Amino acid sequence: MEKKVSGSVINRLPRYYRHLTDLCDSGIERISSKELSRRMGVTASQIRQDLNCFGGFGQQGYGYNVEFLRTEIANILGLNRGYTAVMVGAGHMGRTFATNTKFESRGFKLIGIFDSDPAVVGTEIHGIKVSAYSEIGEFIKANKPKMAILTIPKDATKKVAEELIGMGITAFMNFSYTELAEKEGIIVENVHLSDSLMRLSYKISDKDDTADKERGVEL
Amino acid sequence: MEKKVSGSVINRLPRYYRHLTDLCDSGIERISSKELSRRMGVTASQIRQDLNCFGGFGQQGYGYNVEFLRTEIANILGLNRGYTAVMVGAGHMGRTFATNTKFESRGFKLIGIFDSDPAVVGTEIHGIKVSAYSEIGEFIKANKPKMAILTIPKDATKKVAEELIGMGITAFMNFSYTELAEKEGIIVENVHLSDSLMRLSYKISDKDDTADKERGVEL
DNA sequence: TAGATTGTTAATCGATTAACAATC
DNA sequence: TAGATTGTTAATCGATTAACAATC
Repeated sequence: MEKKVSGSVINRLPRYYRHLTDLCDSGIERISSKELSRRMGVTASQIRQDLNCFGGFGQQGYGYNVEFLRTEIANILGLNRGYTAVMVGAGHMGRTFATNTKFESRGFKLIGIFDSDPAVVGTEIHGIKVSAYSEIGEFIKANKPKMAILTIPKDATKKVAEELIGMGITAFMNFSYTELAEKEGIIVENVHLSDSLMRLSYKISDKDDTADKERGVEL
Repeated sequence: MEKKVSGSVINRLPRYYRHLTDLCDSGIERISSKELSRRMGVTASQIRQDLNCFGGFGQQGYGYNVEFLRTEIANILGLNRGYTAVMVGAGHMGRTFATNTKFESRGFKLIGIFDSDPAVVGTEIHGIKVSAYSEIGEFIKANKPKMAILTIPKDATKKVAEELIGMGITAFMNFSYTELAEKEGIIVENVHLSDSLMRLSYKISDKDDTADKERGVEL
């Protein structure tokens, strides 16, 4: 009975993976938690604690083998499991995400794109022909994708998600500015670019106010 | 000397704002922390604690006035300060983000888009004509934007960011799959869609493994 | 007034950091 | 072997939750 790994640790895993990939690309073979901590701006303690949630990947007196550790983290993230995904919504966002994302190296294979707009059905995105949304049920039954990427407008999101859950989809990446209520057994990752913008606005405001205060300006 | 508001609280602010906007749109006038907590899936305690970092916006026995609270959070986030932004990179991602994002209601006004590819310079995105990247220095000197959105390839990011910092930009929204090292006084918000995909992959893997284990499958 | 619900303090819980024995 | 660095336990810190007096 292993203890559940905390969300904070999981959130950091992709970042470790990214840094290790960079190290691999630079031809660096071994790294200590201390040196990695310096590069990433976190504590060495945290790195060792995080990794030891999953096992002892290092060696005393040596550190970590970069390529080995990278592979282990890929395994932990499940990047080698070949999960399949469909995309609903072939608008700007869908096109951009489908085209720019290296799905294969992030754990997924994009196998179908669907839209209800006849104007885009039949067009091709990144080598995949866009199908009519009305055909998605049959497609899912035949191909059993694990995940659906929703690049559709806010108002359509809830309805589409429920339909897809009914068809057997259990994980979603949601780009619309609404939240999919997390149901039992359904996995959701929301991408809210607006939220990032607002956080940035907060940080700028906060910095400006602090600067004003230091100059003695009344707020 | 106020205590600094923690990152966890700041990260939740856009979500409060979103929910309050929805409540406003549904014509709901007042809400208690208890009812809001039910809708958002957090504790009422947390909501009250979070809000009280910034002031007492409620009334005992009544709860919170939705519209008032929404306005207050908008002020806290700085959404009404009219910060200006430029975008560098008029590729797919730039076009999509510029077109789909309601900048004005998220605290920013997009006032310029730049690219070094002559093929896109001169084209129009969301009412803004794309200018040559070589002209950005002059533009920044004249218009003093606060923030730059980087929708450019990984390899160009570091160099461009440094140039822009030299020109006076102090905040970045970075879409490329690399990290801008946070320098003193520079604010960075990284958008790494690949990381979201990997987190999703982890969660699916984890769920699959747990299900296997419950069925008694050896891993 | 009585009931409801806040603002705020105190208690708990979890995550991060520090320390160090184990060991390569 | 001596030096380096891990894995892991203990200490600290911060964030979340619970409780309740204040008060609308």
